[in-house]
Amino acid sequence: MDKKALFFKCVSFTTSVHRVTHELTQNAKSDSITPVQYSILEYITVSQPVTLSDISDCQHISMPNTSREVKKLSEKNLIEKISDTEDRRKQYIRLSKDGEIMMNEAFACVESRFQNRIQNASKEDLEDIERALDILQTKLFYK
Amino acid sequence: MDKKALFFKCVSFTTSVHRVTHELTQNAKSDSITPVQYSILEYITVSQPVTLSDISDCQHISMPNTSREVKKLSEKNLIEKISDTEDRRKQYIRLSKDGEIMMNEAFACVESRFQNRIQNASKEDLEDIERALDILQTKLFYK
DNA sequence: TGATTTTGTTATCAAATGATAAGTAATGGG
DNA sequence: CCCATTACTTATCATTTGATAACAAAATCA
Repeated sequence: MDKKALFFKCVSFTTSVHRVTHELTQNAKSDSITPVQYSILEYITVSQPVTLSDISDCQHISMPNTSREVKKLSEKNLIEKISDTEDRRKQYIRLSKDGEIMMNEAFACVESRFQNRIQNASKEDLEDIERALDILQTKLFYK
Repeated sequence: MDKKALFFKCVSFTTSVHRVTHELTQNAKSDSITPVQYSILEYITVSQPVTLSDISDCQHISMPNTSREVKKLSEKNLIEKISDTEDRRKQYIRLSKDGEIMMNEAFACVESRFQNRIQNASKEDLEDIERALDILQTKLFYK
């Protein structure tokens, strides 16, 4: 297989990933937040504590807009801002108790759908999947 | 590795896929269309000919909004609508010449970045990647 | 110390997107 | 033929998101 063919295979693959991700995550999030706010919360969940700049960089949202959305999340009591004692310009952000509860529910919903998707996989299949994830993560979807 | 750990590995993996996809595709699209319009064009490109209902279903956009966006694409001469001779309610949609040119350019841009990403991969790496893509596509990200 | 950079905020505006109601035209089933 | 359904359209409105300018405070650097 030449590199061009690999490219097309990869395009088709990423399309599948996006489709399945959508399938697993749709309606998993609370109605009280917008899609962008959810993606910010998701990022905070897996990377906390993070700064506003981290969110802005990683989610590709401008600083003013990041500030606005984070403020809204803060007003909804889903996150907490903690000032850095070293550098007082910085603010570390992490989930509040309420935020944790909300994200736990969302993740539980997604996970149950995920488990459902792999319920028919054999032990060998699961091992294959795990190996494949590792290979792609290190060789193709690396940072 | 238990299924729960596999779930988290998978979450982390899909996050990487989304990040890399964004990296490869950013600014690849023409400025004359919106992100949603681009995703519609992308879908048409790989699945043409498609009906409005197909687009609506697969892209998760309501029919009225799909109709509006497709109309805009049509006004920009990027697509063509062809009435079905069997069922005159249906319209098959495909890229116009201009639309093909635009999508070829966009895909070329994405592909060059992709090739750049795998330029240091050995022959064995590429084979590993291909196998891994196949495994995940059939065992995890299947329809 | 004074200038510059970094980190974040506020305000404002335009554009993109989502949601809904109401409608047309063609099809198909009884 | 009549009625329900399907495929799509038009119009309208609210919300979300993106972009920009102008600002403040703290840190860093020369």
